[in-house]
Amino acid sequence: MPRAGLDPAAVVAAAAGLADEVGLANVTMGLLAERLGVRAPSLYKHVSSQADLNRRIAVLALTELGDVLRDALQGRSGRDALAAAARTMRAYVVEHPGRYAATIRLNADSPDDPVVAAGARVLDSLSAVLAGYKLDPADTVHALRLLRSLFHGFAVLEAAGGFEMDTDVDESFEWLIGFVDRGLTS
Amino acid sequence: MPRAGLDPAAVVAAAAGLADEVGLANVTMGLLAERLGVRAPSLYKHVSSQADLNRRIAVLALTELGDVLRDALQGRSGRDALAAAARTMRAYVVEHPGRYAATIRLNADSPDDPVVAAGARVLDSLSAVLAGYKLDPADTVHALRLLRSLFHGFAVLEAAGGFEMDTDVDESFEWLIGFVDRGLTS
DNA sequence: GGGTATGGCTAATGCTGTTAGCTTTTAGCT
DNA sequence: AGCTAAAAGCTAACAGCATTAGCCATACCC
Repeated sequence: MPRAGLDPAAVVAAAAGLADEVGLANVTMGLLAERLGVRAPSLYKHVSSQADLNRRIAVLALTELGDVLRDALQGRSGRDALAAAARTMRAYVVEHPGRYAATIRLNADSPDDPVVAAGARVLDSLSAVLAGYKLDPADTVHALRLLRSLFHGFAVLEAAGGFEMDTDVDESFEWLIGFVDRGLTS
Repeated sequence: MPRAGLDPAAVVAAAAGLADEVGLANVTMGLLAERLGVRAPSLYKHVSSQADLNRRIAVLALTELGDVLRDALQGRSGRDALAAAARTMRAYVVEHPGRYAATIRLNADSPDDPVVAAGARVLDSLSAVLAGYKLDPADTVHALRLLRSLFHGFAVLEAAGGFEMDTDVDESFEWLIGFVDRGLTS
């Protein structure tokens, strides 16, 4: 009986991939174990519970998202940066719906939870976008919340198939970027 | 052994109340049955499955939301209507987080699903808000998606405790209403 | 009052997540 | 090289969940 050579990172990576394929809700310990060529109880040597697994998937997703955002924003500012951030976030959620879903139901109980740090990096990128606009400093937090709410809401609705009408969703998204840019500029 | 006198509406109403109290994910058939003074299998005389129960809760929530929106928009237009709709939706989600959560994970398989009709009534109210602005008809669908995404995203993030910074969330929300109003006016 | 649909029940099944305890491998130390 | 001990896998078992099957009592209708 050879050993599988797993570690927490490998388990989380497999779980994230599985979540993207079959949906986060269908990522069962048994299915994940099968995917890894292992029995379900063995997973508990690497991950302490399913809730822990979900939290780790969320950290992975936020870290990846922070990375691609940072890359996408390199050398851009103003409307270019806004559009790049928006398209990057949308693309990430479309490509990795399972991972992203893990970031929604979070209860960051402890303040030094890695999920907080990973989320902060995403927020930093959004702040960088806003830095390209001349905003009253008192409004920056409001604008940040606007971006988060809007991108998050759009992503969730699109992922849930919530846009029934046959008008092109891409077109709506680009229109939305223009709307926000104009609002932040004036 | 006297009879409990249940019907589907009573079961759904109890489930919705329970969801608001303990969270939708914790609404188990056993807990719901206990709340109703009945054993779990008896619920299947009124509801065909837990998925069916969730769908019915969603219909209830969307219907209620459509009603309060209609009331709130009576006699208002322009920025007044926008602000009323926004505050009403936010208040509903804060008061009924469990019900609202049921509206998120929906797969409206059949086109005559009651959930579609209930959702359409909410959309109608949002359309009525937009009617108060002079928009290019081609942009109306985009603006509708903007409102949905923004309100939904804000509600989800607030319900999840996602706004960590200590700036007042109410203030951000009002700022956001002003932002959208300005953008739709120009 | 008698017949029937209905709403409740108990018992049982299958699928979860999770724990306990055992065994083998692997890595580290001398 | 060989010994030791931690780590990583396993089987067996349990508890909680949704759900089904089948039974019995109740309430309505004529």
